[in-house]
Amino acid sequence: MDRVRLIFDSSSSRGRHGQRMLLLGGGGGGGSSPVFGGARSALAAAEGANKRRPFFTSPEELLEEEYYYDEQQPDKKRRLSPEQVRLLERSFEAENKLEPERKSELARTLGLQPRQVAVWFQNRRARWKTKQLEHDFDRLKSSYGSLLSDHDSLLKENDRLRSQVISLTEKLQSRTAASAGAAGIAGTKSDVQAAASVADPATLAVQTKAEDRLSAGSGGSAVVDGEAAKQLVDSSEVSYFPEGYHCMGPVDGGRVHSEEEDVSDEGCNYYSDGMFAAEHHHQDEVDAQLDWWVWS
DNA sequence: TTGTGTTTTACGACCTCC
DNA sequence: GGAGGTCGTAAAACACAA
Repeated sequence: MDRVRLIFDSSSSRGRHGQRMLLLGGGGGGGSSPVFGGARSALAAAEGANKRRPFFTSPEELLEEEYYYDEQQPDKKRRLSPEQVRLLERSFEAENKLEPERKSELARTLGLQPRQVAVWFQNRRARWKTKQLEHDFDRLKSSYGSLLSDHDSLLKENDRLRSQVISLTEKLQSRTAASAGAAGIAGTKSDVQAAASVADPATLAVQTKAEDRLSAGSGGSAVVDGEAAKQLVDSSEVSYFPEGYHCMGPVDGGRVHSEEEDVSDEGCNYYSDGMFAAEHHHQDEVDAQLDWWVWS
């Protein structure tokens, strides 16, 4: 146990506040700081008359001020008593800013100078802010961790879906080539679609699109060569996704990036024209059906 | 007992608000 | 311009390991 505490504990004749007379033995734990060491203490010693009221002063003792200052060494920094701190803490919890009336009231109650109360609140706010910053940092760190993990799993899912699309596209192409061969040299558009009918709507839409391009570019020939279709599908320069697929992602804070903004495919979610076309086509059929029921 | 790191008290500089 | 705030820092008080 250090010297200050021994002195503090031995000052029973004056109660807790008795220690104020005895804190003269030199410095803190290091023992390296002389009582009047440091610029500020030296200055205070030089000033001499600077009789700032010390801590641990009860209201009764305030009445003995002259007696006290006659014996007191100048300007020693002292800690507030646990009781004083407890009251200040309670006051701080109620309101962390200090109106002048409350400051005076607290100072009177605690036997401190209003300036001490103000300083205590300033320091307390600073400590609170530091704690708050630490707390915020921890919260952000854990939030970042969970976002990172979400991001990773989304990337994995994206990869999985991409390879699924590629695999299905290849399957469809080989099946189309086989059925075209079986049907002879004059396969029709409907043949191709029939062959593709087992595929999902998105794949179908891709295939149809490829055919349309082929038709437009070759004077109306409907013959679909498997390799040609593959080349058509692979013709996109910026993405290995088929033409007609649009990057609709990634979603960032509720905002979807446009293609212009995001030049890479990284993190994109792809949707085909066909998916929307098929959906719209289906809706058209439903509408037509409804019209028929209404008007007939 | 001592060295060292942390916490608490106090202050000056600067800023904002009324 | 004054009062009261934050910020940065000095120094005392304190805790603790060696």
